[in-house]
Amino acid sequence: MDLTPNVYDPACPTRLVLDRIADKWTTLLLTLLAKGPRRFNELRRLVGGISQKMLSQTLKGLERDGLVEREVLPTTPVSVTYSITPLGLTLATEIEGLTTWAQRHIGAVLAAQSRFDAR
Amino acid sequence: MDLTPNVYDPACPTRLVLDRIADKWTTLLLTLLAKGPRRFNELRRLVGGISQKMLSQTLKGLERDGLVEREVLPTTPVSVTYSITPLGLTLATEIEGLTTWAQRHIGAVLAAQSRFDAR
DNA sequence: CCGTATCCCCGTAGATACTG
DNA sequence: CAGTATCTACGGGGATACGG
Repeated sequence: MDLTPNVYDPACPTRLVLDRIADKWTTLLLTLLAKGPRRFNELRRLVGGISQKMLSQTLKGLERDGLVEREVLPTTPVSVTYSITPLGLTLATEIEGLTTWAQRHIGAVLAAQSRFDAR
Repeated sequence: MDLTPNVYDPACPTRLVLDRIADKWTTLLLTLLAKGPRRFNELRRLVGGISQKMLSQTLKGLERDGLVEREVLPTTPVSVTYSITPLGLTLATEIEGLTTWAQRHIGAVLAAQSRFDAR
C-alpha cells in the first residue's frame, strides 16, 4: 500500500508545489538567498540573464509560498532586502543537491549527448 | 575560495543541465522510471496530463542525456520499453528528495499562501 | 532604488492527422 | 503500438517606459 499522494495525477496539490520548484529562476534565487540576504538590484546583478520582471515576479512567488521574506527599510530612497526563511532553507538544501549533481555529472551528460548526436 | 562553477552565469554549462532538470515532465518521468521500466503508452497513461508529443520529446531528451535507455523489441506490432540508466538513477534519487519535500511541506506552503493572499 | 504597467513577440505545448 | 508531421494559439517572458 502506498501512503504517498499520487504526484502523477495533475490534480494532486503536491504537483503544484513541484511545478513551482521546477522553475529556472526559483532554483537559482533560492540557492543564492540561502547564502545570505540580498537587495533587489543586487540579485539582479548576481543572477545573470534575469529580467526585472521575472525577478520581481519570482520573488513575489517565493514570498507568497513562505520561502523568502521581504523587508522594507525606510531609507531614502527605500531599500528592500530579501532573506530566506527556515522553510525556504530546507528546500534550498534539496535544490543544492541538484546543483551538485549537475556539476558532478555534467561531463557524463555532455559525453552522452555527443554519442547520441553522432548517429 | 570557490572551486565550484558559477551557475548564476547564463553561459555556465552546468546551468544547461539545471534547466533540463527544472522541467515538469522530466522530473515526473524520471522518478517514475526509477521504479521500473515502462512502455510508451504505459507512461502516457500513468503520467496524467502529458501529451503524446511532450512524452516523446521528453523521453528523447532523457535518452540523449544518457539518463534513460530505449529498447525496441521486435514484436508485432513493435513494442518499446524505456528504462532508467545508472546515471539517471543517481539523478532520480535527488529529485525524489524534492518530491518528498513537497509532500512534507505542502501544508506549510498552502498556509503561507493563505496568509499572503489574505492581505 | 524598487518596483509596476504595458506592449509585443516568439517559442512551446496542444490538437489533429497520418505512417511504420 | 509507437511514434512523426504540421498547424495553430496562447501566454510566458523580454524590452521599454513610467511611478512611488
